Amino acid sequence: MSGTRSRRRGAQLEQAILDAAWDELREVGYARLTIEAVAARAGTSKSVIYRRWDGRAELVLAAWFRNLPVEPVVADTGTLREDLRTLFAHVARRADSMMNEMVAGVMGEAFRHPEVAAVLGERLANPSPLTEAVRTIVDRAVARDELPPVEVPHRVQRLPLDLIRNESMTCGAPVSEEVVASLVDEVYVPLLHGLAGLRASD
Amino acid sequence: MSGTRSRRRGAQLEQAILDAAWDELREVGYARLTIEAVAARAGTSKSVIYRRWDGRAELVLAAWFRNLPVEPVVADTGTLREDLRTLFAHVARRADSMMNEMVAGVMGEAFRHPEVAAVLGERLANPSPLTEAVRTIVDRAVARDELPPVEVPHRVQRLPLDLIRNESMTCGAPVSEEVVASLVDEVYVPLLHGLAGLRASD
Amino acid sequence: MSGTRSRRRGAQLEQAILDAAWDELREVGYARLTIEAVAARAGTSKSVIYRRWDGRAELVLAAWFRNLPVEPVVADTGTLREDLRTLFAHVARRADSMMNEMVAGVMGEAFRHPEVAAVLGERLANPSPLTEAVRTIVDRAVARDELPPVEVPHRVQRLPLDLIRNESMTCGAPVSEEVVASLVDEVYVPLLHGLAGLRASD
Amino acid sequence: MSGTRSRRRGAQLEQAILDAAWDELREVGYARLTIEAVAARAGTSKSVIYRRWDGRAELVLAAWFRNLPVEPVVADTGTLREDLRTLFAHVARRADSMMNEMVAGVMGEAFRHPEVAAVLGERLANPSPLTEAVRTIVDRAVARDELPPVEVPHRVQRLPLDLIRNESMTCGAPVSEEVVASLVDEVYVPLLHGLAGLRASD
DNA sequence: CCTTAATCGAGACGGTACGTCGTGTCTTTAT
DNA sequence: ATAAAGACACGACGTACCGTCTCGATTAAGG
Repeated sequence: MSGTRSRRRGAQLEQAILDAAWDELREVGYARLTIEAVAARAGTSKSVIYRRWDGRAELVLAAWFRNLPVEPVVADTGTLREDLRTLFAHVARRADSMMNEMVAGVMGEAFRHPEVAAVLGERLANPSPLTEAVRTIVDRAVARDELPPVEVPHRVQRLPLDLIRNESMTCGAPVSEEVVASLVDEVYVPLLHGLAGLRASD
Repeated sequence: MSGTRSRRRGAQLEQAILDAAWDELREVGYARLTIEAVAARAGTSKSVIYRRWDGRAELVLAAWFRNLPVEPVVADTGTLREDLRTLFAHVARRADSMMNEMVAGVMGEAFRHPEVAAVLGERLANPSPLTEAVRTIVDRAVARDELPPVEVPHRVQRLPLDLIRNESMTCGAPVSEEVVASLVDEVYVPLLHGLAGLRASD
Repeated sequence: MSGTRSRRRGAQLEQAILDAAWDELREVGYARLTIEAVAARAGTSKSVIYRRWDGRAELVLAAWFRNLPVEPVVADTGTLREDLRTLFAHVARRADSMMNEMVAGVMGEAFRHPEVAAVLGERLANPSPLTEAVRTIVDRAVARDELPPVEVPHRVQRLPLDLIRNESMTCGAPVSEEVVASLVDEVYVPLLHGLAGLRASD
Repeated sequence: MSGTRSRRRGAQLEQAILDAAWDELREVGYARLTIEAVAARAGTSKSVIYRRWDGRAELVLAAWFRNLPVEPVVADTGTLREDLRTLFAHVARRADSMMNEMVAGVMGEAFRHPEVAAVLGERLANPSPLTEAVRTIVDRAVARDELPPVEVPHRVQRLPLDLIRNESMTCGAPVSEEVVASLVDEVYVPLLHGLAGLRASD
């Protein structure tokens, strides 16, 4: 009986709310996401949500962070280009419409809520598993003599995410195979070579 | 007397509305921009606005396009690096808080309005004056023998804008001098060299 | 089809709201009456109500005034006492539970809303049909020589209503036959005689 | 240190709560009085209050009964009219805005809570010190030969309170000197004479 | 020049969600 | 065992805009 469910509190209740928010996000997207709907879906009330988070943006950020996917291992295809394509494609797959709408929405509100901006910026600037993956791929390429030894600056490590997100947000559509190819072949591979070359010529 | 102002119509009225929208955008930002407020400021009524545009996003896009700044000439500093820094800084200056909030907001709504997505994507993908500027700068560098001859793909031509916008949107703050330097030195210059080198080795 | 009902405006809409309020009053009483419920029952929205009235009290007052019963003619029983009993009983019948709860509720809010107090006070102090009835009854009694000629002050004219309302509000129950008898025999008839006697002795 | 105050219980705690309720009543009035505020002011929690009283009305009634003023002695001015005026004025002074708002509020809730209605009705119908006062005043007048011997029914004994309360509740304002005069001269004195006269003529 | 159709301005309308407040219940912790 | 503290589910508050609509008033265009 649903009426007999003992009253939830603390962490358990919080989890239920974040789950509800996440489901709501997937179903209607950020723009149509409503605190009321989340409360209803979670079987709780608005006050409980407002007691914990300051508004839609913070709630959604929290729900997002609870649902960060575990980063899978990096494919080892034997080629720098293929490794990168696989990585970019993987990132692209995660940057689906919901994700981007959410990021755009949260960004929109971030301009009025510095702490949201801070949390979001931190999250986007340090996609730790991704930067690791980039280093691994580059190291392999160097080991294979496909690339001169090169130190990859942090900004370049996070570049794949930035490029994909930028692409998929400005297009409002999933990033196609061709675009991934273009980003790898026209931007990222040349950039790595450029970094290696400039370093070498010092 | 204000009551005696002859009733506006057609293009004149439209311009008044777009001006009002633009002013409103600058004063309160996209998130707080209201059709009602725009109508009030323009001294007209909501119906008149809804007759012309489908909603906030389309209205704001229209106002934006009326206020695209004229692209100033490209500085000629004598160095690729300095030319690029000047260009990036120029782009950064225009990517102020209002602009980014607007872009984020419109993006957010674009996911539900394909035609908005199309218009916005087109606008962001083809910042014509900018791509021209990039070509000019690169050509000069090649002419100075600072750079091997290189063909700059379209994706790389628009990259400055993407990088700056990405940076300023994810940070929610104006792009600092250091970040511009980092983008130029760690990304764009190496990329150009990489493109030149790979091309040469074909 | 209900969906095709043309949008109501002005007086028609107002009437629908007041009807809804009145029905709600009768069903759940003042204390449980909710603006939301009235709006729902009237098939309109809260804004429409708030645009017209300042709150629950004013809405209910308006509904009340639309539903003031027409005062029936005064019975002519041949006796002052019987005429008065009939009148008091008639007043008592109208002072039902709903009415009293409403009056008490509105009074409660009147202390914070002077304009409500004014409207309510005016209404309670000048129950015009009632004062007429009192005069008629007294005049008949004088004509029958049941009572010396007497001028009935306004305060005494409205006394029946005050007594009945007081009784029924303090008891929270309909005014019984015995109480009516007591009010007439112990208070009102003696009072009239006293007024006549004092006047005569001037 | 406030945190060190030994935990109160029983009568002491109850008194603290009723004091808090009374203070709250005086400061914000009945309509704005909340259980939460009373609990906060008393330094206790809502549960403790709900364990003892059923709701706002009962709490306030209890607080009221703890604060019934001691009835002062009756002035002896030498005239029936002046004695009555003094008495009425005294009653009027106690029927201040707070008191009336409270009575109206409690009345409003009494319609849904029979036991509240009972307690309130009992209290209003039997204002013992007042009825005594009336008797004293009448007896004195009879002794002075200002009034024929008269038996004052209970209903008439409580009438001063009813008249004043009625007046001050319907007006939402303190009862003026003029109104007191009118109640005495147009209602109460004639009524007493009427009662005496009718009795005499039996 | 005068009619006629269009569209402007003003704002009411039926909605939805907001963020807040208070209720009365329930749980936990600490006397 | 019960006080203190406060979280919880609920429901209503009054506000703000939404996007639609109705209603004159004004204006441009056509006979």
